[in-house]
Amino acid sequence: MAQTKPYPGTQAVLRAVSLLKVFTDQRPEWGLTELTQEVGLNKTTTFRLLTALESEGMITRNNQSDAYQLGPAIVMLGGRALRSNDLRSISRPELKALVASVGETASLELLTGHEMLILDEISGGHVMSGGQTIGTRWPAYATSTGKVMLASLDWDEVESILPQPLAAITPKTITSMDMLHRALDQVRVQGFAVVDEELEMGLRAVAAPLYDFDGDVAGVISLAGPTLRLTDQRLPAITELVLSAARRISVQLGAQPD
Amino acid sequence: MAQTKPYPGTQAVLRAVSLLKVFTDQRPEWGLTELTQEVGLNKTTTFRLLTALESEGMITRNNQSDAYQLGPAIVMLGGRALRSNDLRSISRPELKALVASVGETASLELLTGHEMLILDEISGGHVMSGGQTIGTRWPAYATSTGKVMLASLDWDEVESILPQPLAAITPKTITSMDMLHRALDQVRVQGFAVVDEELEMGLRAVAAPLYDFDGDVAGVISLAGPTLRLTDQRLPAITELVLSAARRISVQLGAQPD
DNA sequence: GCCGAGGTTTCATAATATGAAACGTAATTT
DNA sequence: AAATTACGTTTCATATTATGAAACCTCGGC
Repeated sequence: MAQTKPYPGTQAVLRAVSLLKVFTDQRPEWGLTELTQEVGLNKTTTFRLLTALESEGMITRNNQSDAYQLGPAIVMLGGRALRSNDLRSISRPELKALVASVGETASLELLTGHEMLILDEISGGHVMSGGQTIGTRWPAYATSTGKVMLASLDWDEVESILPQPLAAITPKTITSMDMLHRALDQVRVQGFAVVDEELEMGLRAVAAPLYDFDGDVAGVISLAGPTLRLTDQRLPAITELVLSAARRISVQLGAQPD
Repeated sequence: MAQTKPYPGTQAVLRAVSLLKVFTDQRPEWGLTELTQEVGLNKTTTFRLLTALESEGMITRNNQSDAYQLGPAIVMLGGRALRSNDLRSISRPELKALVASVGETASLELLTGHEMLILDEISGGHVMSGGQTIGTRWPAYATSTGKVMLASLDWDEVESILPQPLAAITPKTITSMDMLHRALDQVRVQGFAVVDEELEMGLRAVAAPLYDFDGDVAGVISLAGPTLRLTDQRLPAITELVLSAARRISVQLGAQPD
């Protein structure tokens, strides 16, 4: 499904990784036979790969149902990946400051494939234990952060990345490539992106790009909240806050302040 | 380091995973040659494995130094793994093992507001149908689990959370904020907390923290029983059991084994 | 303009991963 | 209770696939 580069001598590894990726939030547990069908491998091969992954803790078996699921080693590596990400540690204080002054939810995201990956999220509510959504992904074309990232690419690259047709997630979702093209142009001019109920009814978000030392977009931050609270009146001020937070982060990433 | 079972036909996968595990908090970035030496593989092999992992997003290259580091796919999988394994089902087998070896009551708890919420409880007696107390709450300042959770917070946060004055539940309850402050300091140093008749006369308990991938305290487990049976003699050994159970759970939550 | 230290590619070789089929074993049906 | 099915596991001969030595780039330092 996601063949990027066929490199020789790596079949087993690619297959093993594709097995891992089958475990989603919707379907976190699998039987061997199901997995075999899903990835289209021989049952023996699937079994062998799983056994290897299991011996390393990348896969565990729910000891009641003996179904396969992702294991502790994955969680451990995920934590390391997050902590070693300096983008995250640099951005975090700024995200916290944003949340403190606006009172909504701020996040740091990256484009992976055609989806936005949540690297960090500071919740505005009084819910402890953030991090529940870290690692989640959303379609790029229907998010504020996604629009920012897509706007940093050439249009033909955007076309090749996005799975078409664009599915309508809400009645307001942008579903025509033409409209998306124009929307991205606007993002480029403005320097930020807004999403208004395109991903979820009643949800608004503003996103601004983070630039690294050579002017590339290294990530995006956003502030999201209910339309009821992110009113038209407040939006300009909030946008300015998000933009200035993004600029401060960018400076720390080595970007030249315009 | 962690060779469990040498299963035939999985060399490449095992090698790939061992590569991933080399990326630690202490050393999150590696060059090809360094990696080669570290894992003891041929340079070509290492390169090929890394390329495969990179094509799947499991590894990225820091575009300034082109050093290898853990990639976004790992973050994504880590999030999924975390969300599919809840605290309770991970902890339960360890709680059961504790009860089996000590013979008292073990529990899993969380801080909610200023009280400890019992998420799970395995009864040591012959009382059938555990779970009677699940959902119950106890004041944090008078429980072993509560002390552990409070010790993970800043002192001013503790002050703002706790309703003052601290009510004396038994003659031994800590009722002065000063004494509590010192008690929490001790907990931080020790890495565990003990309650001795502060919640109920004749009741002792030992609690140890569970750490998640981020190093945050994700919950607490405890072992509680009558002072008559949890004697001074037995306490050190029991404490060690609780601590090691907590460590094993933490590993499954993605914590780094110290 | 040369040197050296990475990273990358080539290619012949055999070791390794592969899949068909057979085997256990537990759950479900008759 | 016997028979059937579904699922996980093991075996084994085969050639596909991973392997590593060596040659080859490419860049930064001298």
